[in-house]
Amino acid sequence: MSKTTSPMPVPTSTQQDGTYATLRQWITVGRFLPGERLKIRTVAAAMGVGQMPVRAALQRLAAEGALINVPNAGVTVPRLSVPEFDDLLQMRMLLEGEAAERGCLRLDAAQIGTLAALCERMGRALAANDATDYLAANEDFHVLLYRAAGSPLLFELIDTLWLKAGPISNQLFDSPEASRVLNDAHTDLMRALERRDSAGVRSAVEKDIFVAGQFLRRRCKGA
Amino acid sequence: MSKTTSPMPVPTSTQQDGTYATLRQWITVGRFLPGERLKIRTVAAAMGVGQMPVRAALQRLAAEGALINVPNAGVTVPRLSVPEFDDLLQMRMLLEGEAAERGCLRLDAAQIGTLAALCERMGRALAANDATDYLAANEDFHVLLYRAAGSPLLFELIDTLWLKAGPISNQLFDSPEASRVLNDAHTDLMRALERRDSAGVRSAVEKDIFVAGQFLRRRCKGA
DNA sequence: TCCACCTATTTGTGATCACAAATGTAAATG
DNA sequence: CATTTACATTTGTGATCACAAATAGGTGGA
Repeated sequence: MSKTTSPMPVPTSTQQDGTYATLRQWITVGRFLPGERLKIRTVAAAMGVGQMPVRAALQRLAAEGALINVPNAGVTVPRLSVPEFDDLLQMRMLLEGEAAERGCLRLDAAQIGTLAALCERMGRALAANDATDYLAANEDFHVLLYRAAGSPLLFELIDTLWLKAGPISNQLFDSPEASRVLNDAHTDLMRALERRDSAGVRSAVEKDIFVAGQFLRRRCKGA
Repeated sequence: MSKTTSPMPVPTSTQQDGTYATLRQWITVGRFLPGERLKIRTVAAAMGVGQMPVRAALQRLAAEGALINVPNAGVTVPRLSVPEFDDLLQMRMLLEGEAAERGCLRLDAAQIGTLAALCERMGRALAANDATDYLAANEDFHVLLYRAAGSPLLFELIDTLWLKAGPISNQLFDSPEASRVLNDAHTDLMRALERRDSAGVRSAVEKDIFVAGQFLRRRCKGA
């Protein structure tokens, strides 16, 4: 009895899954600069694992588009040109607008309350100039809203777009004026959510993405 | 003089890029069945390369969602459930509809002529029951139309969705009645294109995807 | 001073080996 | 005869080694 052949199947996934998750997080929070070259041996040493898991993780990230892979020169963090950035912005408006509109129609009252709380937390973080907390709350807010759309695939595509935008988006806090505009956009969004105005929610999300993009546009590659 | 340090930089990319491309093609054309398990050593032997490039290629494909990776059991071809399939269909309608609408506004006369020729070729392939040629022409048709939208990112996302749908979509020719319906949808699409009716083009593409999906729905996992 | 060429180091790529987990099979027990 | 246990094989995962391409650094000449 109780032949302990792994009584609780420990969620220890493989080593490369761990390094993949860690690297993905590092990219999303902007730990690497656009254009930077990631060397296998360096990254491996930096996170205390062998080269093989790092190799696998970098390949996976390159396949997702989070990094670009040049055949015999390893992987680099993409440096977006202005047209590429605008393209990314348009797709985010399309997909996140769709997800927000669908999500608005399926959120229950409790979830809307959670969103309101997250929105207030973002406002406080802005006032306190706490970028880390603001970004965390912002992510939670959008994840909750977009998940409610009920389309795992749509959420996955949005997540991919965020990953591509990650290295740039986290330079947003260098513009102090951006904070106020973004906060306005979020309160507009909350008001539309409480009204259950799905079309208003879509346009509020689109506006949010658009105005944030205007502040980031200058950070792109000259071309 | 003429120190031949690679005079013409031969476009021989790395070995793993080649196996990746080959495997991706094999998946798209439905060479593997949904639920099938792909073993590294077997695939490596089948295509006459080492295990390392195959390993890398499978990891890349798993990262794209073309295959699913279970931690210590390798990769398998995804077997879509009905909800997952419907989700995929909806996203295809959204993204390909958008791409078709944008592309319609940017196509020049010559490109529309090419599309018409491809459309006729698809009709002939249907009459001759030549599935291979039909699928090739169909792919060329949609690639040309969607590329014209001018959004590389949108095209990339659509390509990812095609990859996910690949193992199922190529069982379409088991239904003889599907042929006629699909051909009707394509002639409708061409007519709207020649009218430059972008809204009509969008709805024609959406209808095309939808009706094709109805024939494939029964092929999904029971759940 | 600048540019071309050559050399040395670094770095990605692929092969081979070693290990651990998982699967499949066969034997043994109720 | 069914179920389970034990074992043998297969298979993914990670480490280490070997090689080729690329980059960087230095030296020579115009």
